[in-house]
Amino acid sequence: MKNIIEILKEKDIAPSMQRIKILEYLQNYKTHPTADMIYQALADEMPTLSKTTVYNTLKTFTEKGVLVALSLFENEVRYEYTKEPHIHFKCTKCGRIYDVLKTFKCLKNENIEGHQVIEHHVNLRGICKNCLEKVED
Amino acid sequence: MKNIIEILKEKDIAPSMQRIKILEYLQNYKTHPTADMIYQALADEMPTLSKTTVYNTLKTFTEKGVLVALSLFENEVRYEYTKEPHIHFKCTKCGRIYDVLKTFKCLKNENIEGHQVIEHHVNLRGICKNCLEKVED
DNA sequence: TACAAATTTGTAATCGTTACAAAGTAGTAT
DNA sequence: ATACTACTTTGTAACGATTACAAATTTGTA
Repeated sequence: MKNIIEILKEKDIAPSMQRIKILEYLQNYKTHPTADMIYQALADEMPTLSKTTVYNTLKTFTEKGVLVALSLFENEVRYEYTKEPHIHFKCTKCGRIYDVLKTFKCLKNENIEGHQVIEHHVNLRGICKNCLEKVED
Repeated sequence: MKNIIEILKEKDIAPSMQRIKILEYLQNYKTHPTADMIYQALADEMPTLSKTTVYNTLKTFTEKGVLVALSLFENEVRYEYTKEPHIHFKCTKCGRIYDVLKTFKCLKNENIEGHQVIEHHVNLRGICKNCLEKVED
């Protein structure tokens, strides 16, 4: 908790209750949730929470570099709180998202063919280990 | 033109006029267009073309492996007709999408930590060469 | 010519996200 | 304390890409 407040202050974000709870959720649940999932999860505890607040907060956090937004071939954005660069694997059967290749070399801040890279996302899609084992035939 | 018909037949897709025109557009314009862009471009020539047809066609093409769909952090899907694996770089200033690192080693069909990879997408974001040169200060 | 299957079309609905303005909260100077 | 300002939160309405659906059209074939 104290930790979260420090993180927000370091990024010049006022540590309001809503912001603390949202970041806390993303620290605790590494499920790459959507804005709506976060809203649903917190709505019980914070009955007056607005979905707009969740969207605003996630936008602020992403802009300030607290969170990373993921674009994984869905019509929705997913978010994660992470420190080390890694790759995402999405199973097309069960829909689960896995963090893989933790040692992945990131091109962030490098220059590729004259372009300055600020973000580097690698998205794999396929059948996950779990679903491969379950194959019925 | 003949070429396009062959491509569709090989994939078991009936080469209707709409489908031919849509694939032709993607062969000619390597701009990673959205469904709407394709629709707008073809609407003059085909006044009764329906946007639903464009969506249906792009879905069919993607499922049959004629096209590749791109998820580049926008609330819209982009499409490309391509043969060699490559990486996409999207400029956050001008919005242009570049194909880079044509020699990129693809993990397609490989096994990563037990998961079977079917698609491998690499998305870079940053400031493109063009916009870097234009910096005013 | 007739019939069945595939394709196209237009409209309405869905759903994630954003715009906007009002209401609430906090900090600061008087 | 009070008033003023800036920031944050909230709820509703709007937006825009995409999909559902059923009718209309086209195609292939008996």
